[in-house]
Amino acid sequence: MNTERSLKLYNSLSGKKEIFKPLHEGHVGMYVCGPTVYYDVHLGNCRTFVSFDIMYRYLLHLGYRVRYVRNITDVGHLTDDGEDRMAKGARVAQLEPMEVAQKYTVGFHDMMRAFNTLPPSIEPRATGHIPEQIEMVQDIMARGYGYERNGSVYFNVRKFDQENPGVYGHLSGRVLDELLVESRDNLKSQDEKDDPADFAIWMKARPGDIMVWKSPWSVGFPGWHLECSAMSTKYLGQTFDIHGGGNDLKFPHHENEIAQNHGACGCAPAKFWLHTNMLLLEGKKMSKSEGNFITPVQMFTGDSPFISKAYTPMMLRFYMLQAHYGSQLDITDEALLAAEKGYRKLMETNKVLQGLPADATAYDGSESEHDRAILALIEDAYAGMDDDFNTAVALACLNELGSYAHKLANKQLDASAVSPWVLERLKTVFNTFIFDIFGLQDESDAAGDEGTVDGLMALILDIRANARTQKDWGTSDKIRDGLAAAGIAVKDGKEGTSWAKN
RNA sequence: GGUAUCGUGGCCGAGUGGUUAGGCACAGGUCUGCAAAACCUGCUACAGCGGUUCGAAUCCGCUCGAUACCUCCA
Repeated sequence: MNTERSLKLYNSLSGKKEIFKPLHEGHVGMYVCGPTVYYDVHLGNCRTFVSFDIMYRYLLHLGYRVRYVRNITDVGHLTDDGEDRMAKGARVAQLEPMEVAQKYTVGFHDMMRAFNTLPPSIEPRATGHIPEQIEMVQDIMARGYGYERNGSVYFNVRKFDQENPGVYGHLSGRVLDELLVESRDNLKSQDEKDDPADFAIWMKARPGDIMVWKSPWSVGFPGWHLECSAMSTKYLGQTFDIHGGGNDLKFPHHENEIAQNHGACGCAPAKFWLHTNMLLLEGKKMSKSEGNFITPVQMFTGDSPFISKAYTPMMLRFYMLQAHYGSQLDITDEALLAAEKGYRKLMETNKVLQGLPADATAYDGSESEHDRAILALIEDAYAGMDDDFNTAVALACLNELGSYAHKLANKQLDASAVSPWVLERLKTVFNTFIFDIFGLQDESDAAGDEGTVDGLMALILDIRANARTQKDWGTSDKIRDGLAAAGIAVKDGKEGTSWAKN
């Protein structure tokens, strides 16, 4: 695409925006921490994956060949009492652990499809990469950063820090010594570890653990952070371009991941670390125990005290576009209502725009002030995306561009005011942004039977037009009100009457 | 308690040294048989208190508040 533009990304490692240059010209490797499939996907998860989906789409749009890896965590996370999450879920539901994983993986995929996210290039599962994880433990031990205790293997953070100063804690802005002091009491006494900051890379199974594998040290399971290190290395190489995730994963997950990669190969994993921010509900963190919680399904059905009606996935996606991925985003019913209208308006505007005829005969070859304004707004939209994927800025530009479509359609602006090639570019850019980059879908189109409905509507509006010529307002309004009740808005314009679904 | 991030108009939310964000809501107007939609105009802001600067919503300090992480967590 346009080589004069440069993509800038906020890199959590440096705390600054940096110009993005892939390690290998034209190719981008991106790893994003995926969901743990022990429960229904969290709405916040959806925001994170929608955010990275937009990044993925924009990188593709820029012409990069992107390998997007997003894992499925189906093992390895411990609960408070030390029990494997998958195993706990299994016990509660009386299912095989893999059955639980499968159920919620399918649910997760359904949700991702509802939000119209593109599938990643590779979606590796932790349980499918046990040998790779064991190998990584071996690599870490071979380089002297792992030690075994009773069949479990721990990462020696202290030694790693001494030999690689400035690496551990860099991402999350933590100082190792302070970390140790601040560790809570119940964590200080993890007896097997040499040091409280050390973390497990292989855990020996205890009686009752179900998801276990053989390893050189014990029958057990990999540590909490190891899968991402092993799988990113396997599919993207020891060093790759972008690693992403929610910012609550910064510490300890990503910090430990970096340590493991360094420990295994002596090099840094990702050049850029991108972190998405949290979704709030009425200004507060979503918390099941506090009752401050809403699920994606509740959003879609409207079955929640927090919202007055159902909101569709695309409305939510639009809502997310209005904020930067790095900012907290607060969900309130009032804000969602506003987003719903904004979303519908954008879709309707695009239809109007795409329906504008290109009048090449009126073109005199010059560039009008409107041409320049439109082209400048298009540039601004791209500049917004180039500035750390600022969808809010790009969307604002589209909104402004959209008014040109209506002005032309309403003849408030003469067709000759915009050059045909500018109009064509506007149409293309609008479509590209809305559908390809933002990943929105026009839900009013989703009902199917478009041909039938169009035919029916044409007939109905024709009858109404006749009634109106005869000043039969009763019939005319009856049709309009009846259609309104059926969820169809009738719009009388200079060029005739059009309609749209609400 | 420690460490970060943030606090923008009625609501949501960009911006981050001087210039209109945008959406929703609201008011007036144009259009319309009346509406709706669309278009035009208007409205109004940078938590508080100090400081730096010719100039600060934007930089610095303090206060208050919010959120996150420090413990599995997008």
